[in-house]
Amino acid sequence: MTKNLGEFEQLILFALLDLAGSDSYGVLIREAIERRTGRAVSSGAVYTGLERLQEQGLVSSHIGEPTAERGGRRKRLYRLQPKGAEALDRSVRIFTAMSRGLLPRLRARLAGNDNPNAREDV
Amino acid sequence: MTKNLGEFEQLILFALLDLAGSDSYGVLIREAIERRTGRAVSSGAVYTGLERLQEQGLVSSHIGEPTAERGGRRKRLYRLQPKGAEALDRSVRIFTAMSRGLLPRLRARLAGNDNPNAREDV
DNA sequence: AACATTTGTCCTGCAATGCAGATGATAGAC
DNA sequence: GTCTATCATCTGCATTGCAGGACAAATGTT
Repeated sequence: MTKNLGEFEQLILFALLDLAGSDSYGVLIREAIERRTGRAVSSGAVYTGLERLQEQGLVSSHIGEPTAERGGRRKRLYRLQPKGAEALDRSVRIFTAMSRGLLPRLRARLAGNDNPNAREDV
Repeated sequence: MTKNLGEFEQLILFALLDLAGSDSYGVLIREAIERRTGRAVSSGAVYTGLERLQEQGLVSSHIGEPTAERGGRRKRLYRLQPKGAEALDRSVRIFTAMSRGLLPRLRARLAGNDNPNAREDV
């Protein structure tokens, strides 16, 4: 069995799933993550993440054809591989199993004041 | 705003939430994670994780009283702090936002054969 | 009191991930 | 050829993930 997915890697794989069908290249992947999570990420982060996922065989890539549209460097198109889908699935399952039944409790904590053992130490 | 939670840190915080009310100390935390996720973790991993969460103020701890039960070292009791609940919440939200609508697509990939762009490259 | 046993924590060290910013490469437009 | 828009890659460091063994402290035993 393959390794565990990191948190950011997970985001990248989801982005790939989101973009499936269309061109999924760095810039779009980054945008997908920012759009969905509302958090800013650098493109460098995305590419290094993609490369590491590729090393593990979870993602594949190839250089795209030059587009007729507008200038710029050629895109590298990324694709989620079966191994990647499995890894993402495992990751999702772990999250689900770990959070099962606890979300209401989390909300309660956030509401504050009702923390059952709310002593302040260390 | 505080930092992003790592994947394993997230598990630890959920475990703390799970154990809330009772003694939450290293051994139980570890067991909670293993029970829920079905994956083995070393106790060392748990303690270093807890310590780092503590440094960030997401978790607090104090040494417990010696129990009348049976020998052994004193427990260190951990507690989820408000900042920790917030961090966990943010982390959950990111996951939710990122995965929204994509789980069916993921299942489809796992079922195989219907990958819309299933070319093998690199 | 010494020591054996049990229970639980801490330490050390390294590998993997997260992340940003600068730099480099290529394509079309003029 | 040069400009400019697009993207990708490189470099480097901080943070997290993780394991295994060492260590500590409590109780029971003789």
